[in-house]
Amino acid sequence: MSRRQFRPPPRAGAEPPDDTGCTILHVDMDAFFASASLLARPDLVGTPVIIGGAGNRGVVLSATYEARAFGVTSAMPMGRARRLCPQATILAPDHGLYSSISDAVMETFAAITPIVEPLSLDEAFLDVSGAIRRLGSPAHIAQQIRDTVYDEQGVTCSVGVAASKFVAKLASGLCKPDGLLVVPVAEVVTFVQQLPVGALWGVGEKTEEQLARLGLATVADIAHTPEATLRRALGDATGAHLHALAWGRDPRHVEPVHRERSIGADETFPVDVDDAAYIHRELLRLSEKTTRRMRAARMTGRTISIKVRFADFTTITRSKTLRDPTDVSQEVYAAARALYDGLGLQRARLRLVGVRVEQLVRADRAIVQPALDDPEFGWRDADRAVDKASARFGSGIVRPASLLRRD
DNA sequence: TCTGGGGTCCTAGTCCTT
DNA sequence: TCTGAAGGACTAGGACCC
Repeated sequence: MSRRQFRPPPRAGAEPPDDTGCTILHVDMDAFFASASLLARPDLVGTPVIIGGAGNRGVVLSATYEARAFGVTSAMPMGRARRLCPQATILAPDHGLYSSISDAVMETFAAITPIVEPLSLDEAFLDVSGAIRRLGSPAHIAQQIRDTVYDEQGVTCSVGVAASKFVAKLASGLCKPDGLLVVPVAEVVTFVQQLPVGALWGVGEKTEEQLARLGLATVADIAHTPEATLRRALGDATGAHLHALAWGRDPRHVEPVHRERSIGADETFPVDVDDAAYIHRELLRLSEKTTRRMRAARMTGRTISIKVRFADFTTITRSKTLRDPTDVSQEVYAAARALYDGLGLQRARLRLVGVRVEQLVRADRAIVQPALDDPEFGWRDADRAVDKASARFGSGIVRPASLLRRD
């Protein structure tokens, strides 16, 4: 779901827009987590509701439009959201519910076209070029999707229809909530260039500040700035990327197959921690969590990285590349712990640690050089046994003894 | 105000190899 | 054997996205 909202530009004339060549749809569920949670609490429909953790360090996951009217936005600290909208009902997230609705919505998309690229639980790109003869024009298909999702799941979505991913995504954000916006090919440049720079995909707070220093406030300003100037100010890739987007150029295709590049887990402590033994246990727990997900995805990886966030929110990362790829929890933990110990932190207060494995390759394609002193049965076999027990009796049924102390 | 969790991509510096 | 250039791998950090 988009975090930044811009008002839709007014359209001249009343005739339906020309959707010829606009074969890319971006479907974005409206306030998805909040809308889904209200399915179980119909008594709260029409009232301000915030979805977020109950802890003192959580952020807003989603909020109903009634809560957003008070200034509540996603990713806002919960404390601030409560102050802005004290009358809001706070609900804990129900990820199982969100996943099941998301799966059903993705099935609806798959019935339209096989070329679906999910971006997250609540949004996806669709290439409907192959479905036009069967189902009608792109705008007609978009409306069909909106009707089906609402009829079958009880939640609304907004759809952007355009010739490129970038413009389709902008369009869906502009017509929220519960809208449909077609950007005809002939109107792309006008449409894009009237927007503020922050509307561009890849322009966040920092880049917006840099652009403001160059005196660039709108996408039109970027378009009429020499690409070389943008490259110097923002780096080659970002400069070229923004210049292309400012002219509505986005050659990326809808990619139905997503290849994961890293898998990891991190956790913010309820209170800041300076106890090395506690942090070691957390690293072990996060290594287990990460490798369990890797094994489920049948992936192995060579680079182990840790993230450490201090009490003042400064964050550092450290990484190490192993000789062979691994999905073994003890190997990942050993590397993570060595990286952490190598920092030599003397009772520094931490608010978060994380473990991530990068350079992923499929487990069946990983080449592992056996060592002469490898035991016949090792940690890899132990992990497999734990996976089997967890699949049968529930996750967490078998775990390292050191992690039992936490409970 | 006080910042989650899971990711991707880019940049720049360093080190190593050719 | 030494030196410098070029390129790739690795590492760390930052920005961004949902």
